[in-house]
Amino acid sequence: MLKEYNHIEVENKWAQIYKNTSLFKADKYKKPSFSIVMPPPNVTGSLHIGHALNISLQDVFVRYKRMKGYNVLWLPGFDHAGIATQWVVVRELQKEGISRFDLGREKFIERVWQWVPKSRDSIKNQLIRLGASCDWSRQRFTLDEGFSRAVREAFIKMYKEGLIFKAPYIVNWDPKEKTAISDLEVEYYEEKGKIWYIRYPLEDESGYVVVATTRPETMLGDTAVAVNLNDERYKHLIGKKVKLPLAPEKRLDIEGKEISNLIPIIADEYVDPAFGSGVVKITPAHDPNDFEVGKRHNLPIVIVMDESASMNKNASEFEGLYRYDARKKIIEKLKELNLLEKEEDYIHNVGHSQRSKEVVEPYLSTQWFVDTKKLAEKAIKVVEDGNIRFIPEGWTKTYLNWMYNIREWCISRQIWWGHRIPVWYCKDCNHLNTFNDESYETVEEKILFNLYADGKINQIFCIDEVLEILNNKNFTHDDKTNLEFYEDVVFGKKTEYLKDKNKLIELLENSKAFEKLYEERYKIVLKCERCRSENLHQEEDVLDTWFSSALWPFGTLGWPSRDEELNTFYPTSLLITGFDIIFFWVARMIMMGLKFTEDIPFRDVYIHALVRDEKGEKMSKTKGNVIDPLEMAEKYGADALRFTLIALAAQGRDIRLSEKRIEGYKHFSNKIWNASKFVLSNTDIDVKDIEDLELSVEDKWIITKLNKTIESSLKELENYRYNEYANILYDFFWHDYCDWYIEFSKERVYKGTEKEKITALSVLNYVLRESLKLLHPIMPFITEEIYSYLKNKDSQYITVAKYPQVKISFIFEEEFLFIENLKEAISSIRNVRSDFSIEPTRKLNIRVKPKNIQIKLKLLKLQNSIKSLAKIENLEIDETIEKKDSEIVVVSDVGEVYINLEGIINIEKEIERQKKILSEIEKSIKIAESKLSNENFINKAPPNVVEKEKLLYQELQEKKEKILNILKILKNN
RNA sequence: GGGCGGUUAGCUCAGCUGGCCAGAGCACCUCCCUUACAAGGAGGGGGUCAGAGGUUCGACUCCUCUACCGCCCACCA
Repeated sequence: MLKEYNHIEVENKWAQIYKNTSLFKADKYKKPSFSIVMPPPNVTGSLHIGHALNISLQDVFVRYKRMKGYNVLWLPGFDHAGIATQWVVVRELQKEGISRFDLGREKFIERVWQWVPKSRDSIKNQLIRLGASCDWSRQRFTLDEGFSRAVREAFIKMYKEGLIFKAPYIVNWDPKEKTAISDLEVEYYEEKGKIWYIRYPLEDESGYVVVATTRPETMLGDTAVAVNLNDERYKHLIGKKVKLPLAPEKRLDIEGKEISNLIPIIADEYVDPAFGSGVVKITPAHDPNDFEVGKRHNLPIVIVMDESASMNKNASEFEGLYRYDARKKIIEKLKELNLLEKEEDYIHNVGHSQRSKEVVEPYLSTQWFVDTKKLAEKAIKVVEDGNIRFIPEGWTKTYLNWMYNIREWCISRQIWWGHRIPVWYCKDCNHLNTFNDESYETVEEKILFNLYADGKINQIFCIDEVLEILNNKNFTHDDKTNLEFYEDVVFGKKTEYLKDKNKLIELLENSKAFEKLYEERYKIVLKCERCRSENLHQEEDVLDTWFSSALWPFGTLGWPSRDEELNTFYPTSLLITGFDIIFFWVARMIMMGLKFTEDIPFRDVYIHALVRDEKGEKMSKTKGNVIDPLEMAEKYGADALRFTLIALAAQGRDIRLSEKRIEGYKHFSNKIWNASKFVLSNTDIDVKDIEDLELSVEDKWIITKLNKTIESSLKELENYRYNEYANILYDFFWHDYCDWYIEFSKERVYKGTEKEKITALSVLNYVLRESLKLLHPIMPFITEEIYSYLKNKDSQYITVAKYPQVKISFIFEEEFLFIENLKEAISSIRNVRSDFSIEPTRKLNIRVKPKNIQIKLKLLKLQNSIKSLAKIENLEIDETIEKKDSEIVVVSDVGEVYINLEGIINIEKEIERQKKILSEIEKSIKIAESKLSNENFINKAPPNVVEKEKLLYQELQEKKEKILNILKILKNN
């Protein structure tokens, strides 16, 4: 029996049950399948409202497809989120007054591993609390044993094919984090700055040229000044030299060569004569354009800063100064020397590191890059050909535009938390070696190599160490040991030799890949591929986090070792994510998916909007306007929160969320609960299947309406119109089922015969059950709870119940129309009450003159319900009656309704009322008339539209007649 | 500089391929604690669909321009 609705109790109960069942576990082999990989949340903190939206959208589809009978996989996981997570731990350390460099790489990474589970587990609990029906048995982490191995595979393969290369290049350098970042990780905002015009004296001291710059501190790295070839002002100077002010006579370029402070004036088309002075200083080491110019003209490259953006030796007297201090000093000095022509205020876009907010320094450094242009070709084609579909469609263009203009992707990061690049430099011959487990024969050897490559053991290791690690609980799956994880998830093969010490010793002694040192210490033998030297050193850099995330859809399904899950679930069916990571993630998954699986990673990409606050502002902790999803779930229920997000998730527009709205949908939860309470309160009745019942007209109406609702809502959902789906269901449940059907049913439930009672309750039950199923994808908890009390159902849990289907045999158009008309008639009566200020307790005497005999029969059957719905004392239904003086008339589609207003009637008022109705009808008639008298309309509009219009016109005319008649009678009195 | 999106009731928004009088929720007004529900029920007011043109028998819907707002991309020193 249902009591007051307590969402906390209900939701916690079902979250727990869901967690402990295998209802959401996907079958490795069964088809047809429906698969989604969850965009892995970063292990940096906890979920925010944007996640809640993302999760809700996914869960709706996942639950829907599961109920439809698909073998559904929703694969959850977490992203190690390189810089972001490192940043969190760095900040923690800061509180203790230490830097990551104080701690050292190994110790620091240990600290991060200690942090990760805190965030991960909190997020996992939140996901469960929000009702995410994912398959936790398949949970993954981007740094788990299998995924790290997949990352190495991908890297090495691409490196060997030349798709990844290492080169000196201008990168966006974050001097605070001391790492390179990719173009995408730079945010530009306008800042007030200055532009300085600096005189560079000509070599022969015959004058000077003026260069304009916003970053004078880089001038010490200038190796040329450039003008446009066609610029008459400077044409004659091309080929001459200027003396670079403030620079020492000799600077060292990146090759260690001495560079003079006399630098050439060159001509390059890059220079816009109209801008600034028309002369540009060229600093190849500190500006991407200048770098390109430098390449074209073979200019030397002089770096003037170190990795923390302080000036280096090349800056002579400014050495050691931070870039902005150097800027100040340089300007002062230039003023002193009378070399500063002028300075102007200048507003320009300045790049900042997305993570640290530090101003990014374009900085020449040797980094690893992906040659994305080669990957882009196919990634463009699959979208152009429609094999991958963006929803809403508009994002296709955004994606393609970016792809057409794609640039090389810097994938190396000078941080510690992440996948260390699997490249080993030979100290003897400088050869770059890549090693993976391919060269090892047995799974056991492979595992040992991977332990090393993951940084879990050193190249020289002890046996006990290895055994301990392998027998430890796995980080991602605490029901498995690390060894079991390798066996089950990574390789899909059982090992023989890693279970006990003696076997392991046996393996190591017999394997060529290992060398015994002493006392159970072994070394993994790695030799330079070129010179066979063992004097190797692994690359210090780690990979961009997005490099690994790009492998997510197949890396989590067994790639590269196993293929059973790939066969069943890949390509995945749908990806749901935010527009902010289309380039970061979606685009790169498509490129990598095509590269490594020769197939698309997903078919549909649903891009959702940003959740903003009620004023339309971005939510942020600093603004204090965040709406915490968990807090909302506690306050109003996860169901209400989910329903809110879904109902607001119209395509292509940001969501403005207010707590008020969530509160409003909590009322809907409550409504569902109370309606169910009514339906389920009659426990003594055994409900029947509706096929076995003699249905009344209102039963047929609600069943028809249900079918129509199933049809229309389904269409919306299939087209990812989540908001429409939610609204249709809301409307049906509240306004059809509760407002009308339940009210109609009360007559039979409370006062009907046994048979009538059974019929009514059976239909009530049936419609409730089907409604709950329709609502379940959005509101899993309350629907599951109520479903558990239902008697007549096709499964124990609603989450695996059969999704409602349209049944043609359950569509009764005639009865449907009748009730729709009756509803209107009843509303009209209520209307009259209000117009004449009749108190609600006062019952009316009403007579109805039905349109025809069929309607009369139907009305007679429903007369008790009608009486209670319209608060009627005496109801007479008779086609022969005529209006009495004490009555007023309402013209409806079921017939004329005479309402006895004895003692209340006010002829003047009634005439006014009828006149008002008449004028409205006449207005409509005019519109219809103008259309129908229009030749063009009759000829050109589609016939069904014309037909409709004609019918409407007729009906309006009939009504008009009747009202004119009424008015005549009224006036005669 | 390019591209995208928005402008509909007091507020937040729906309105898909043009076709009955433009809808919902909240807020507001009137009445009602009627045996599922006052977290509720019944009724009601409120819109020249940003502006101007155009296409069309017909435009909130399609096209063009304008205004304002927002986002994304772009190397102008």
